[in-house]
Amino acid sequence: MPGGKEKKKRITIRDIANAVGIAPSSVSKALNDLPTISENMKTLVRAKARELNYKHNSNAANLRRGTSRTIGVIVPKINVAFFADIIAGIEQACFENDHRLIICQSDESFEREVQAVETLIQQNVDCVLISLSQETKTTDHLKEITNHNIQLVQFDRVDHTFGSHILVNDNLEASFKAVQHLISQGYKRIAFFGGPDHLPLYKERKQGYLDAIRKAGLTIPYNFIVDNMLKKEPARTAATELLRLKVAPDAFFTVSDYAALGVLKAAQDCGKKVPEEIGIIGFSNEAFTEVTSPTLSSVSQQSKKMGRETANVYFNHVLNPGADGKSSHSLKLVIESSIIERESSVRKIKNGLKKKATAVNRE
Amino acid sequence: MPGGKEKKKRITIRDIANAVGIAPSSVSKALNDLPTISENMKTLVRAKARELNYKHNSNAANLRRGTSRTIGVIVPKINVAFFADIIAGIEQACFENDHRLIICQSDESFEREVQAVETLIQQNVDCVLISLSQETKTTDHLKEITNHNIQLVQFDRVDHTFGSHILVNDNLEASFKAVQHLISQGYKRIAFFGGPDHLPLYKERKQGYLDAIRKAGLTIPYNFIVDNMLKKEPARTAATELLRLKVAPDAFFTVSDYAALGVLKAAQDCGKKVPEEIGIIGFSNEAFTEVTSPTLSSVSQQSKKMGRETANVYFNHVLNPGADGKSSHSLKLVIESSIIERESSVRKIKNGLKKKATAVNRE
DNA sequence: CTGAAAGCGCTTACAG
DNA sequence: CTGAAAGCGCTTACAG
Repeated sequence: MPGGKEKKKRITIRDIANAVGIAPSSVSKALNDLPTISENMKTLVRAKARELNYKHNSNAANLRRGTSRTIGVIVPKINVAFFADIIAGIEQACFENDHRLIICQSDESFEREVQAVETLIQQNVDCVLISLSQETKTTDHLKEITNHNIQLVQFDRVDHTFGSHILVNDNLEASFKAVQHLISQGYKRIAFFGGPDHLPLYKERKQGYLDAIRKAGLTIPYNFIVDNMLKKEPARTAATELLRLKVAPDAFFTVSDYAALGVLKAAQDCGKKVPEEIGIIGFSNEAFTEVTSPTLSSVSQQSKKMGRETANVYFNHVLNPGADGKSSHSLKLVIESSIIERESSVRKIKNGLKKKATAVNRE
Repeated sequence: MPGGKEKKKRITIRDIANAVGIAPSSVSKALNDLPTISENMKTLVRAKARELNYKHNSNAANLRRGTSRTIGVIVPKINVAFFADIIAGIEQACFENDHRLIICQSDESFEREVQAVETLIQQNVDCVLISLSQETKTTDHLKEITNHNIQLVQFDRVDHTFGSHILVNDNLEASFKAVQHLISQGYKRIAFFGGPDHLPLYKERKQGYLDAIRKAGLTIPYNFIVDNMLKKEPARTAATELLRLKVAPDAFFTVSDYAALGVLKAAQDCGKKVPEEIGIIGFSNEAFTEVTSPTLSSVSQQSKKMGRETANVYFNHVLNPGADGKSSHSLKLVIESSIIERESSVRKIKNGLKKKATAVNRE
């Protein structure tokens, strides 16, 4: 056969139309399964389409329809477990609803976030899902999105002052429950290792701790509460210091699993048994919490679920409003975290019962 | 003002043309910075475009151009660290080359992989990057891609029999180096915990181990080589058994970090010191390897780099062929893994020197 | 149930 | 340097 790179021309509905002997518009209708076409003709057209290896051209259809069945998501980092899980959830919802997903990463840069918004508008996405970068202080670029009649859903790192649908974690409530769990296990002198206090997220987690302490009527020395303890080694040092006090903490709630790990090391350094003498619970349910000895209790943010729910705000509340009876006017949803009780915080109860660690579906 | 939802009509080049008083085609050229338009006119047009808040419509341009400046990637799981890192690398390369990225997840299902291919063809992507699902045995769907004049690059989980550009890890070489590292630390009775032997990836890792053993002229009892040891607890059990032998292993190379962790536990169970009495090195450089005590040595696959390189096969070798002098005919690239030496495999050398753990850039 | 016609917004030969 | 015209492949009122 004669070699040579003949550019295969793309098969279009016109080709099918010619082959079947009908009009292109009828082919389009048949392929879209419109009720106005006879079943016979539909089968005929579908068969011919398969035979000719026809592929629908989304660009043409999008242009004509003015809607792209595509969703854009912007996250600070794709390869951070929390966001990777969220994206997996979003992807799942998109797949179920026959939508495409375009992913952008701001890399925590405001400039790149603005560029990503620009890109998604140009791509004609129907909806943008965004978690703001650390640098983001203004919302003009979000306004751009809505100005172009594109739906907007913020999640996790959100600007509450901007009127859009919003999904967040229940940081305060989650912390409250984590501390209550420690209290239920008989711990009384519970220390807190927090994050940078100027970020709302960490402020909320601290507030949850304080609320639980207050509700239980416990007395906590001021130096049991330490901010900026997100990493392992600083937490290890700080915990060692506290554990050497005459009146030392008997438990630690840390807003980071890495800090929890540091505390675990400190306890082991000081010859204290976990969970018998010292209880520990962290935050985020990092993979490593399942492989330490003892395993570390933590707060799971159910990130994949959050991703699914974020996308579903668009699919269920915006695309098909009324289906669930809720108004589609600036919804504010809270994803409930769950306490993962592992060995580091579950004491053998006096009567011999031991609560089992909750099974976790990481999926 | 009269309330009411007037649908804002999208601003097009025609609107700009009318506002400036020139032809739409000239606006297009100005916006695309073609040399055939005067600088004066370009500035005028750009200013007006900004003023009117014009956004380029990619769907229209793609339809007209027949190219979408969009790349599609299909991975088994988005939220597995290895693939999340790869995607981050791909995204980076796409951003640098002004391309969009559409992400699909096969979820290890052949059926969903075929659907993803279908989707990407319909989206008119210029190139598909794919890592095959576990179920994938045939390549008709890959043929579909190339049939539609779409570029194809396979990475990591590839089908070597299908003629396309390919990027893989140097599994064999990496294992060889890992075992050599153990040997260099004075370990002599090195056990191997492998994976399912029917998968090429694990076969290669075993071969690398065998090659290094043979080259060093070491004698290894057959029962030191155990397949299907990817998880922590099975590895722990198997390692304990081996460590209780009269002539026990003095080191373990495992093809999974979870197995390495199981071995570490087993050593501790048996009262053996790591790394003094038992050396351990795993594979994948999971996050938790940095937080165990002792920290675990591992093989880093440099996944983010692999993602970047995969995308760059398209950008550098296909889009701009010849730029690097390489032919663009079915390239086969190998990404070199690196050995991350941590505490679990680095012995204090007799003369008092201690090799420092290599710094790792996880980025 | 089927078809003819218009048009989505852009790019690109071609002409001037 | 600028413009008029055609057309990418589809969908959608509208007519029959």
